[in-house]
Amino acid sequence: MLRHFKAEFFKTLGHPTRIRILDALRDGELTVGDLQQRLKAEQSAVSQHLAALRSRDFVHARRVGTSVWYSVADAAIWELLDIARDIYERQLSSNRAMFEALQ
Amino acid sequence: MLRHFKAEFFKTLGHPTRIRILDALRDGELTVGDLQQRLKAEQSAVSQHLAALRSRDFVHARRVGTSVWYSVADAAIWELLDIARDIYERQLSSNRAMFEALQ
DNA sequence: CATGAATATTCGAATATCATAATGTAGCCT
DNA sequence: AGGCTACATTATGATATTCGAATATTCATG
Repeated sequence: MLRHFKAEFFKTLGHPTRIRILDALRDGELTVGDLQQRLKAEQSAVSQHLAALRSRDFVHARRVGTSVWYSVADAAIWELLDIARDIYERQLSSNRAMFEALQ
Repeated sequence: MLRHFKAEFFKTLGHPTRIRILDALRDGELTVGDLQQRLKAEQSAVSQHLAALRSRDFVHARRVGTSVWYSVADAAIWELLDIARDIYERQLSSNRAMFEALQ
């Protein structure tokens, strides 16, 4: 049942904080503390969302001393985010065109 | 807040039935009845999932007589599904390699 | 080995999602 | 108008997610 995988896959992407984490990791590896600061989110929340991303192999974790560095496991994940943005923008302009046609 | 959009966007993809609907529509326009049959799902469920896909502009609906034909609004949506599959397969083979290394 | 720093996990209540069942609506056809 | 077909919507109980608080773990250092 590959469909279930795909659904779980996308469901994991279906949270603003997790999207923000992945976007932040475009710049390279970051620690949990870095992510907390950038996202201005609770420690627990960041850690829980990272756990979700880890369990689906969206990110890799690398321990150095007491801190853990996270990175995106597969660069194709950013392709997904970019295609999503493209679709969004096409929707926007199509809606705008429809709106203007009604004027 | 574009992140929220992206999250909602992916959340909409985060259900097996909705993935199956989008995959079924690769062959072209289908009516709700067609989809019911192909997915062997309840009428209400199909209709509700279509409503979810409609609300996010994943699909277009076109009424002809008493039936409604659905189609995918933006072909880039299949790109998303395909990239997701690619990532999945890479994960699989990476896990397999790791497993074999442990033998 | 006691302490502190960084991160993870567990717990609980609030909220969201889902499936099923029931009801509503819109367009034929006679 | 009345009935039928094809969909859509609403209601409701069950399950899943999410957040913040509390607690636990892991590692370095004195």
